[in-house]
Amino acid sequence: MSRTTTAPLGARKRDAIATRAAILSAARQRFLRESYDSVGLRDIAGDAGVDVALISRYFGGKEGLFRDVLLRDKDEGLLRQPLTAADLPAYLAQLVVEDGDENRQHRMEMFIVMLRSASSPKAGEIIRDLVHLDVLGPLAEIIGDEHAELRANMLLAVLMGIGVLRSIMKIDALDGSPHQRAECEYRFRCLFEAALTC
Amino acid sequence: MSRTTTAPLGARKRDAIATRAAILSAARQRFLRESYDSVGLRDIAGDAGVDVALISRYFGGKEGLFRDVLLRDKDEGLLRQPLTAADLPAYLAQLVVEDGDENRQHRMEMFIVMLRSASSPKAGEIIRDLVHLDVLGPLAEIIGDEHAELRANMLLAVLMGIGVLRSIMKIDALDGSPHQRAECEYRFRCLFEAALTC
DNA sequence: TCTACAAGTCAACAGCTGTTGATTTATTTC
DNA sequence: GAAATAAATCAACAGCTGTTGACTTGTAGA
Repeated sequence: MSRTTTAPLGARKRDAIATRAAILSAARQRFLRESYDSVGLRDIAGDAGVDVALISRYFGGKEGLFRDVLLRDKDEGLLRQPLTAADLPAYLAQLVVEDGDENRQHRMEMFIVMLRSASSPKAGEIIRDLVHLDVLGPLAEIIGDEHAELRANMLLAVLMGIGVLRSIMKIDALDGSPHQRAECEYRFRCLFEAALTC
Repeated sequence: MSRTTTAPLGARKRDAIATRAAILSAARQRFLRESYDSVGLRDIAGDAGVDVALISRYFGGKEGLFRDVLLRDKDEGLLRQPLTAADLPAYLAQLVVEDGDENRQHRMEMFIVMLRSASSPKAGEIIRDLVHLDVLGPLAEIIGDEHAELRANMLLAVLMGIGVLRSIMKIDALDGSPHQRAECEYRFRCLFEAALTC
């Protein structure tokens, strides 16, 4: 089964599932770093070591590919495990500083992908739907307040703000000593708490 | 001088300054609603009622146009009038709910333009430079703390977060009664205060 | 009025975009 | 081993992108 890995090279031959996975993986890496419109299918195909035509064939087109990248691990949305409103600030702060297991990092990555391409007309629709369903909804449910919806919005704003700051504007207050990283996580937690309680 | 307006139609004839202004205005409106990569020069030219060739001729190309859109009113950066650290939360909250004079709205619009296209490789560089120089710098100077830089980052994160929430994700917690609008402004102010003091 | 120059237009370019049909190649089934 | 089937490739497509050179037209100065 070593052939089913997502390695771009290597003798992967005529294994539809594996190539599909390779394309998906390459696409995720690209969409993580550039916007929907600026990523070309040929870039992705090149990374995956695959002919361009296969993408349109397997995913029905660029939009389909993008949708699949986002939906692939939808089962593990941004917030999966049982959480109480009190846990949220610490959880989100950890998520944001990418401290935690691989799964958690992966969740944040999906979030960044959404953030990056939200301005593209085609990708935007897909993303907005997903944000409502998969982020705002669960968030509001966890809060369960009378102002739950509004507070979910505030939390999301902070989450997106930090995400943009770090991943898109490349203003990384986090590279530095572990001490600095810990301090940032603390401040982020404070901010999330404020968003939740103000 | 009624010819120097930015109206797309109307008998604007052989007035280089006016057509330049019309192009700039049309570009700003487009970049306000779509990302750098998804806006075509022909769209802008069409809006401005002008031949496409003129854009490359007047602005040296798409990147030049984008840069000019951002630099045009650089003299009125996001923060212009004398402000103290104590004023910041209220000021930014007002900015964000677009409550205030035309100038202030205009400043927030420029900010949204930056936010929208930050993920595009070409536009991104331009934007990041400008954010450092025109937003983070002044912000840190106003704060003047020992942790000024870090706190400026936090403020910017909140500012961007709310901007993305409203203008890009189209989750507008603000359309509604003036009462609701006022409540949101209050909450935003709280959030900015938290970012500044935590 | 004629001339000179700037302003604007037109057509075409090379390069890239996503997508599709026909074709080849490897794998499995009988 | 031959036939059938799925996987991957190739070449080409129409449409769009930003940009450029040659051309026309309007306007101001002599």
